[in-house]
Amino acid sequence: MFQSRYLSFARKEAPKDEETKNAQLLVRAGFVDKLMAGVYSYLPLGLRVLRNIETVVREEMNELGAHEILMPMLHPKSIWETTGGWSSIDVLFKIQSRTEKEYALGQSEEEVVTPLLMSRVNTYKDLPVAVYQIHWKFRDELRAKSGLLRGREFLMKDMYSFHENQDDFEKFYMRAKESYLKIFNRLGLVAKVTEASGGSFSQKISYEFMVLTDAGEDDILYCPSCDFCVNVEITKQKEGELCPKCSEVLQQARASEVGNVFDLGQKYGKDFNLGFIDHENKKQYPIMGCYGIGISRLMGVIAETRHDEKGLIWPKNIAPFRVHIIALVGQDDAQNKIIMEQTIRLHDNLQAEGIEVLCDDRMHVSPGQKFAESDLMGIPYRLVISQKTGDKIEVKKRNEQEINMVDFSEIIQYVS
RNA sequence: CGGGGCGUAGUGUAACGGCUAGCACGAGUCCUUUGGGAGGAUUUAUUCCGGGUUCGAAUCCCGGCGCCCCGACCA
Repeated sequence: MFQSRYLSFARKEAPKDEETKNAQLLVRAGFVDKLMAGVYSYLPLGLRVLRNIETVVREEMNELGAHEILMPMLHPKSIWETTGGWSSIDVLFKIQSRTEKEYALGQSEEEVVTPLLMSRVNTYKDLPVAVYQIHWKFRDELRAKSGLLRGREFLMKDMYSFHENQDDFEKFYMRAKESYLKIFNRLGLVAKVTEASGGSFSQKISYEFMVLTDAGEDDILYCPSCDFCVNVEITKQKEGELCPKCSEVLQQARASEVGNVFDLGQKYGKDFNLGFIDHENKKQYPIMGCYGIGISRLMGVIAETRHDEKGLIWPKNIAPFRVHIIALVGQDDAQNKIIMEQTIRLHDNLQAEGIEVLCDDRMHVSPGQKFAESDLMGIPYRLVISQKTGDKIEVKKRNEQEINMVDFSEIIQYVS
């Protein structure tokens, strides 16, 4: 009954060959399954988390005025040759068909989105415009590692904006930066904004959004009392030196990059020779921006940073379910009947209010096992119904110790 | 790609070159049990793949494939 069979993905023991917490816990709790290094299946619980992260990101992107689209993952070789990426990008996955024609698997979508939009943009009046997608990306990493933190196939939100001049671009760029901070905040993460190199595509400074975790693979230097933060790759400053902004002592830490924003300049418009007519009736190339957020990596980072010795601890808004009902059914048929009636009533009431609920009504499974699996999954509210609870419900928050007895009539308010 | 470690039921592991590859958990069946991963009975394996050495290989050797960790790499 209900969806208790989600539980059957959980495992008692962690895979011995994973060291990072996100990989151990997500596999143990049955959120993901590894097909090969850096490539995962998302199981029912994991997919719900992924979708919830997507929703937060999607809402903020829409708020920025960007339009959601979906672009292909399979790309013709020609567009990558046009921009030089075919021969210069090491991580580009290249594949060959049976007719020996070559393709790339998308590791980014500038090559697709630029012709797509600029063939439809005629004049400055059509600008600015921004589109985004949430889709799978492929990168031929020499070494996939750390569970979901660095995969060869991963889910990413990528947005692209097109502007008539640098000024307009920068206005949007700053709005996007604020939007990003809001997203990470909503996901329960503290993201530090670093200035980092823009890579080979841009000489300009870009921003990286970093979450502190030892499982990350960037080293950042940050100020504990102001917002100064820089990737050690591009600075000569060292830990222990004073913050250039506020003179506090700088600290160094490991971090994972959960998002970035780039100034692409006019490269892609020029490469594809696709421009627009400006105010002076002259052909002009658009200034483009690129804005990424690693959706699946975020899931890994949240798991990596929010757990205890018993398991995962999801923030309310991205947890796979808001509440986990545990029905402790035993041998007494008369009692079981009452417990199940209460459970069904509670389940239906919660669902009617739009509260997502997972229900463990398994017979012949010990209470201890049910509690242990519940803790492992990290659902924010645990609601127990048993012989002992009578006409109340026992409620425990995953991240707190207290247990409260709550009336049926007050439960919805309690978990909202 | 360089270095290191590893590969045995679904999971975690044991086995000196030598008996029918042992144990625990999970899963299936039966019985008992029900507030913190319950007990008994029973079932559950091509020892990653391919060669080689040997009377005999999970074990030793060669090659491949795969996984983890460090580094490099990660527009």
